[in-house]
Amino acid sequence: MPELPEVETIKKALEQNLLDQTLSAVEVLNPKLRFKVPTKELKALVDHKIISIRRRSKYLLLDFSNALTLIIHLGMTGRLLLDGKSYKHDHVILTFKSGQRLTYNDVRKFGLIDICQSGDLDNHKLIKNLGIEPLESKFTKANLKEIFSNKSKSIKLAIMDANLVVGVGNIYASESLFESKISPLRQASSLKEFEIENLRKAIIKTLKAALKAGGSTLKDFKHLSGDSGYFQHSFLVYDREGQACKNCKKAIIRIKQQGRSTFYCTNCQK
DNA sequence: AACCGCGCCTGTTCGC
DNA sequence: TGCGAACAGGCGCGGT
Repeated sequence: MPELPEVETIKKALEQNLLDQTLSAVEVLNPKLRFKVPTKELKALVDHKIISIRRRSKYLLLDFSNALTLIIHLGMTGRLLLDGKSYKHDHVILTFKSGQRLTYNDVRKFGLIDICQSGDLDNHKLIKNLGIEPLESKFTKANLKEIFSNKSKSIKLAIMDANLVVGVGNIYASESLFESKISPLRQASSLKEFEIENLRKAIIKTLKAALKAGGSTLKDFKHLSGDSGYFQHSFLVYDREGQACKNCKKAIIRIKQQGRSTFYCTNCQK
């Protein structure tokens, strides 16, 4: 599934391919994504140019020359394709004057497409409460300490909470906690400063490693982008229930936290 | 206010 | 072997 590193990779590829291009048509084959696709509003983008492309959390933001911003979230299984072909589960097609076609394809329809005034983006309900970007300068020990200080929920849920830290999904949460030797069950507020710092470094390390892997696997973005399973061979704990911990050889266990699987080593993570 | 569980959706895996 | 049940998960939403 698209995680922050993959969304970042897609963002760069979109930049290379679609920047300065003028939209010529919007086709909504199926408006039933996570939220109803605002077909009529999207048509307002026709004849306007993409002037910049950004990423915030796992949202892709395409700024158009008429001061509207297209918001795209890929959810679990969303893909953006530029290969000009048609596939099952294609939902939205943007055609450009250059002839290029950007297709939004999504098996499970957990993704979303929305639009807003560029100037109002920071007030958009999906954007306004987003937390710290882990690969940017505000992701500091001090800020994390502040964020975690009054949180009674578990550290795993805390780092997955996009209102606190963005981009850490279920996989990277388990991986980062293993990397920093912290139990996913610990209360967020119970972390010592050195643990917060270890976790901070682990999140950065994990995301950067995945970004690197995503970058190499997805360089043929023109043909297809999506979940190529690029990082799965590097998992230390995720999806490794019953297998030996790569550090101490004890069996990795799986628990459920808020309905989501968490994988960890009870020996290495305290 | 903070937190937790639900539901969306479909392809894949699992168990009988 | 075949079929239905369970599972996977990002994340907004509603209930507590």
